[in-house]
Amino acid sequence: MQRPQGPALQSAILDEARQLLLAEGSGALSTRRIARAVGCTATSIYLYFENKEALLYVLVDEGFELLHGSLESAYREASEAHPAGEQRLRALARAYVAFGLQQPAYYEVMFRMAPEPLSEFPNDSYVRARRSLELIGRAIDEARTASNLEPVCSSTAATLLWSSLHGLLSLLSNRRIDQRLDPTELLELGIEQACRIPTAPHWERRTSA
Amino acid sequence: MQRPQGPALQSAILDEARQLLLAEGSGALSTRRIARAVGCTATSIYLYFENKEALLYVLVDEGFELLHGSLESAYREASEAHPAGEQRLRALARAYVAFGLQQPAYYEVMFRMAPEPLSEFPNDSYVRARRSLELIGRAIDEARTASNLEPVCSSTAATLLWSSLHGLLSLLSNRRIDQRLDPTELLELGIEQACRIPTAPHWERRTSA
DNA sequence: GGTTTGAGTTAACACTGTTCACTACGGCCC
DNA sequence: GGGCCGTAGTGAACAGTGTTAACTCAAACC
Repeated sequence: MQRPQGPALQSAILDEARQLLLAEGSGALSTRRIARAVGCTATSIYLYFENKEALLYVLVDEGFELLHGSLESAYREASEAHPAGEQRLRALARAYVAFGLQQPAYYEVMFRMAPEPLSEFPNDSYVRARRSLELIGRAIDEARTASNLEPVCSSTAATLLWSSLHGLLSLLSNRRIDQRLDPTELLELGIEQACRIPTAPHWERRTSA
Repeated sequence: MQRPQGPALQSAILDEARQLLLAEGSGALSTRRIARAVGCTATSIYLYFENKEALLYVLVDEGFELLHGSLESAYREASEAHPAGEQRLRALARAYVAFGLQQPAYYEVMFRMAPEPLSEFPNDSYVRARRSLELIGRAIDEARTASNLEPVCSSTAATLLWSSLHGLLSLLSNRRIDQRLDPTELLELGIEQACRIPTAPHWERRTSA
């Protein structure tokens, strides 16, 4: 077991990569470092993964799986506790923020990593994130039928909610935000704001730019 | 002039770095590439900049200068055209988004670059961004006195507006958003949503978690 | 027993940021 | 003018990166 071979080596590489990611962040993920920890050479990684990017994708998938699990259980719990759609939506937003704060390394490879090292992400990203976005969209629809507001495409509204929370998480973990402000208050207000469902697109009936 | 020396070399290095950043993005910024383009060795860069990070900071500062200029002129123009505070706030949000879309390379080094390569950013970032955030805060205050809503600290509100727009810009330029959605509609709705000033913090008077 | 297949390694390529020891040159003092 | 000094700039090197080509070695098959 000290020198795994075959498929065992593949999963050992993956395990080591995950451990490095979680322990030291995405910056610590180098082929040679993973290999050193596993006990093989860096070239062996290419026997089981097309390149470093492909290895990263597996971790990205894991992250999306984790996120979706969090969202689903938050939605379920909120559905049992509160019949109001608004509460369900808020619970999803809260779960999303919690994931971003508790799994910063996963969050980084999922959403913040530059497009170059994840060049094929655009096509697949929505495939992976779709279920989560659809869950948010459903909660939005439920909250909306309760309030009876003018409709905006629910996947658009879900994307807006997502991006708004993402901006806050991203700036907070990049420490781009004034340290004198209270992060908790910012997050609470941000969640509140993100859950305000956009009403009819005012911009379409504006007269001039 | 073909082989600049002294302070001329310093500004030649800076010019080349800026050109590389704008032409090919932050990924193209390597000391050796800059040096090759300038016509000196990579070591010479260290005569005028402590390290690559220090060189990047100069470009980050430039970016903040550009952004603030955009925001200021947008604010001024909106002030002349529309006396309503809301319109001024919307103009700022629009200008911010425009900057992010038109200067993606500057935007990246300013806000999206990982904290490690900009390790000292946290302390200075707010110093640089403060004026812009204060301008947004002022516009928020003006819009608020017009509407007469419950107060939330204007710098908190400004940070929320900023982060919400940032999330949208960040996901859009990282191509993390479903390509079937219309980016223009997303941006318009996002701007509208970001400009909704948060009212009293509901979460403080909530009874249970 | 010989051949083939495939897993894994070694060595290398082309990069990266950064440092150390060095050269070359201009100004200054005696 | 000769020697000295400070300094701008360089070449070589270190330690690291992702990745590839050529190789070894052992097991499997005929």
